[in-house]
Amino acid sequence: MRIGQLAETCNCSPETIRYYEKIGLLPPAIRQHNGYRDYQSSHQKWLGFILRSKALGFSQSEVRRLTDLANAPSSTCQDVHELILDHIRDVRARLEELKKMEASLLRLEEKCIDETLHECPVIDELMS
Amino acid sequence: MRIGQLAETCNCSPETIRYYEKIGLLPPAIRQHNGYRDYQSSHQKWLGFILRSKALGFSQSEVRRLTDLANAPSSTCQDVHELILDHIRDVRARLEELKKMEASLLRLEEKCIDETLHECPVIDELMS
DNA sequence: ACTAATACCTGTAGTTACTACAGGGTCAAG
DNA sequence: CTTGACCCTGTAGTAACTACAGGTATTAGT
Repeated sequence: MRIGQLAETCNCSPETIRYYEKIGLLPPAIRQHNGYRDYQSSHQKWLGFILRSKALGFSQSEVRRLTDLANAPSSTCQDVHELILDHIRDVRARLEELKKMEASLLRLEEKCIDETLHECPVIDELMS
Repeated sequence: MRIGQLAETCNCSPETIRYYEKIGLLPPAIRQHNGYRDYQSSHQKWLGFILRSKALGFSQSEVRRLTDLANAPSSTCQDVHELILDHIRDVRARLEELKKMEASLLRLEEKCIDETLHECPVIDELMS
């Protein structure tokens, strides 16, 4: 399987795949006689793992920790559990942050009374 | 007022101030005889404006649009209003995204039944 | 068989929003 | 008169890619 096909089945770009290989997140593919990367189903699994983890908001270094755990025979489910709990805390912190932003923005937006007004209360509020 | 003092009163770093000047977000300061930047209260207002906008999650380019609007005599409150509504939509989209992540993570986390288990259901789930 | 389009390769630069040096100059206090 | 705190410029590093530039290989159409 060539890079374009893997990219399509996994719904990402060839550049991303090459990038993951470059930074060591995805194991390098063996090469065909012409130098093209040749992928096996194991690669598809790995890439899927990486992409699903990223979709859950794990950072690159967290994904790396996850793949390391998935690889290490000595790792326990507890390690994985901790990583996930850490990440949940992280996501919740970001959620709180965004909720505060939303509330502030709504308060700000309510000040837009007269839309043709020249002296903008929003700008004033931000400026002071 | 020197850069360090402005940084302290505005609760950011001198590097950030120099950076904002460099990218044209903050108007350049006049210089003292020794080359040090000399700031007036107008700069403090601008910087405050920028930092408050950023705290609300506006990106650099959005902040630039806001400062441009604040500067332009021909701009109306409507323009500002639109920018804010756009941004609120954006923040809400991010919120939804994060909420979905949180839910997925919690579902995943629940699978961690036996913490000393070797075959980790979380890894299995991410892998498939 | 030839040609054009497509897919692949490497390597580098650009993106956002800074932060962290390196290698200097300036200034006030002891 | 030296030490330390502050300032200067300019460059490199961060995350996580994306977008070329410049080149080779394969594939489809005529």
